[in-house]
Amino acid sequence: MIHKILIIEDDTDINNMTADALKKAGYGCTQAFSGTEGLLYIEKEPYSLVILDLMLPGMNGEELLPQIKEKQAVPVIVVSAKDSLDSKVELLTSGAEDYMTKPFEIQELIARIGVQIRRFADTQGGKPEVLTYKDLQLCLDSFTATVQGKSIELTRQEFKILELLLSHPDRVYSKQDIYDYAWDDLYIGEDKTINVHISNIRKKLKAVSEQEYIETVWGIGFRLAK
Amino acid sequence: MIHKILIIEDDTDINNMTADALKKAGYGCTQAFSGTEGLLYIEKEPYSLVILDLMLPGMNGEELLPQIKEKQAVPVIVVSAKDSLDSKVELLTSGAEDYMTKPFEIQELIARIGVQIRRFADTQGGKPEVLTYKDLQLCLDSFTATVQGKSIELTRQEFKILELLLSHPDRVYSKQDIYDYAWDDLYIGEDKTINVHISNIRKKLKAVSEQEYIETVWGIGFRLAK
DNA sequence: GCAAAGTTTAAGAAAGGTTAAAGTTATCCT
DNA sequence: AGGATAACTTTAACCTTTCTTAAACTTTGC
Repeated sequence: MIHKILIIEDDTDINNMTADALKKAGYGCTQAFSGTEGLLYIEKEPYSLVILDLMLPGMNGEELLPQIKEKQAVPVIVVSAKDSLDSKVELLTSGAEDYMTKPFEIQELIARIGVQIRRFADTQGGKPEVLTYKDLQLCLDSFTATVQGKSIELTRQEFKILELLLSHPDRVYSKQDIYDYAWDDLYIGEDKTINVHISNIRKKLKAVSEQEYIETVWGIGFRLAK
Repeated sequence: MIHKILIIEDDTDINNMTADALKKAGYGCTQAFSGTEGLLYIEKEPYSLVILDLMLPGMNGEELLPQIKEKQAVPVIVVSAKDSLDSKVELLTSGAEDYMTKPFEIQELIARIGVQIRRFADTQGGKPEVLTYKDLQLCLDSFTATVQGKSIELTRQEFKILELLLSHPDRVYSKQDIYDYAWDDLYIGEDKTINVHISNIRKKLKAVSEQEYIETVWGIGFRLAK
């Protein structure tokens, strides 16, 4: 899953630079250049995180923060030139999850974003832990797979592919879909790679069960067998 | 075990005098000279007891007390010049365990401290806070680890890593998870650090036991062995 | 039957993991 | 305060697993 981040920052250069770095780090970015613009985005769609500059023309960050929090349950990292402890404490108590002072290292920002997104995912944590299909079970947090109680060893990619297929048992997934889900960076190259992984998964499954699990949809992709 | 006591008192003389007496009585002392300073210590580490002066510059004792209680389950003895019954009752109901009026006999204070610490140890005593896995035991409050009864020396990070793994024996923890849990500040840099710590833990465990404890999940992270 | 798409196998490449040792930082103790 | 000690991080060489690619083979659908 790709996380979307909203950047609210009036300085064009900083905004662009931040967006570039975050995209490289694998996030999706929406750039807002004023507080009001930022609010519009917040109303329109959900974000995984907001980066908020405090010094904004018109509505400033301090006013904006409570409004963001009101509209969407989302972690906010505040960025500002102010570095007094006072405003820091105030901000954290008024709802920001974290705080950075300018100028900041982009690497540190990315690290802090990671912390907040992960933490938020935990507290929100409404995700299913176990996926089941026929007699095949995938336990997401322990990374184990079992067939008829017998556990089988899967590699990371194999596990991810099965996870995707089990998430919607009826749906057909193209190779591109599978790449997008199971690989971190986008992958350009032989699309036979997927076939090999599928083949390996089938082999492992066949070793413990007679059943067919993965079905080939010719010219389209793969799906779980009926 | 040595008990640590936090003294929150703005009068330097009284603070020092109290600290001296408590040290002589065998306690460890941390001295804070304002409410906010006191809160910082409370956030940072656990205490066996807090001595809180009510008349403090800035944030006063009445405000501080609930915040202390929120951050840490610790008995509080309040000290004040006020001797009206009203404020006494109010304080006890708002969370203070005991109350003394200035000027006080240091011997009496020490006696009351002893009472509170003993009482608190009893009521808390219900939770041993010991994590167990196979023949490995981690005692959280005493920071000790034993294998088959033999105790082994772990460093802070090693202990934290084991603590995380033992908290959910089936779950796989990524290096990122481990960083988030065992390190206070966010970490940017080589992720080999974790590998080294894992390696060191294994070495220490291997010195006293044949068993495998930590399992590598390739491409994902680490987990306790089945 | 033929072309396009899929499967399988095997081997080399790449990524990730382990370990020991050296370098750095923090902590303790006098 | 300063030196000793312990803890943590980094480095680098080596090892293991996993991924990708290529080649030969099989299936599907026109």
